[in-house]
Amino acid sequence: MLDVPNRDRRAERRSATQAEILEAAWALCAANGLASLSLRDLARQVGLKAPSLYSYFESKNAIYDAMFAQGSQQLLDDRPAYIPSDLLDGVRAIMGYFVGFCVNDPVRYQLLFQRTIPGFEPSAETFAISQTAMRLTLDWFADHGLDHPEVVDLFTALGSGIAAQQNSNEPGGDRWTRLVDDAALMFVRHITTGVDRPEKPGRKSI
Amino acid sequence: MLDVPNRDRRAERRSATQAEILEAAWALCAANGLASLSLRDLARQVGLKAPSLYSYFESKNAIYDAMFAQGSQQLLDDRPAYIPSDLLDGVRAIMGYFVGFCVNDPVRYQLLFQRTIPGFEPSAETFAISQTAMRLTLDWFADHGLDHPEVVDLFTALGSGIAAQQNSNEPGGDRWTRLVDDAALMFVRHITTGVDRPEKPGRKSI
DNA sequence: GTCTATATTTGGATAGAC
DNA sequence: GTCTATCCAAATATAGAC
Repeated sequence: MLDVPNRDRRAERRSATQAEILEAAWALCAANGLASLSLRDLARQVGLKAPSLYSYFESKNAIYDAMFAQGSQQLLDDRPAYIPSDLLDGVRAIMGYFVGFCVNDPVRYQLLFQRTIPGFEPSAETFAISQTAMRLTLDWFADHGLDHPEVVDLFTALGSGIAAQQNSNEPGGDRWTRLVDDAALMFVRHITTGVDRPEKPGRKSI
Repeated sequence: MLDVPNRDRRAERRSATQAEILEAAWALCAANGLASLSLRDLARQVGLKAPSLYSYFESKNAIYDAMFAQGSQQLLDDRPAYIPSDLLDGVRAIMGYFVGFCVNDPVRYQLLFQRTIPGFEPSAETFAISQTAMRLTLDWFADHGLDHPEVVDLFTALGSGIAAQQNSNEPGGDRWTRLVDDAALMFVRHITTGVDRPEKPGRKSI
């Protein structure tokens, strides 16, 4: 007899339904806006009545939380397998990935990074997932000798600014996203120029 | 007899009440979030019952629209009286003003620049006000010989990125806003370096 | 202009039968 | 687990008296 780990078919089915619910939730939010998600609509999309959703999630915010966790996990899982170790190429890869992640799914961007849903805060466990992604970026910069927090803060400001402008002014377009390579060049040249390069007396950078 | 322009005391009182309602709306949004504004709460704050608000605004979205117009007008009115003509100093002044404007009132920032309220779009007249502010920035850059749209797009991405990070990760703090001077320096050096400065063959910027 | 009363819709969530 | 039925709360908006 093979010692197969017990397959709990009930649990499998339950997980599958949860996944189906979340998938429908993403679709509804994409169509109607993140804040307009309603449990009635959501249930109808998956062929259930609203109260049945409570067998899978204990509240509406629990659904948002699961979506937040999924989105954060995607940010980790979809990372490029290889980041060039060259500083400029690496920054381009990281910034390009992040901006693409944000503009490919504006609803996910809003949920993870804008936090405009009244009454929703991700749980600690869920938030930890997204913190891991930030940690990896910090580590990458540190590996390149850039351990000033200001460097990473400037980097995230640049990336999220490009994504924010693209999503709010021209969703689906590339007017800002195509600036990524240039922005990365600007950033890298700046942080590698050293601290002692005042253009005017008394000015310093970082 | 002095030919005093007719003072319509009724109209004056009406305008005053409208202004009072909007002021209360800003306060409520600051306290509970932009999307959580309710007409009942708002009416109570100004000593009215909810239906009476309809004597002053024809709908809830009309209130949002009036707030949008106020915010856009503030962006115009509060501009620094003088922008240094020196490129770096000017960019610092403009970026610093814009970032300050955004972080001084996160709700206003959300209303004007994030657009996450379901079902609300500013009216054409209202939106035109905010377009004027963008126009002024475009003109300023053009006056300095920088008429590539990409230059201004990169600038707005940088400014709004700093503001966005500050507002969503550390509202009220200065972790990102203090990077403004450095970001301005980075930006100015970048756009003044010229187009023929590839670090690697085949790369170019803007 | 302001009110009371109410229409109307919609939402999240629960109770209890099956 | 799923359903019907319902609760409860809240929202925008309107009708009509005063």
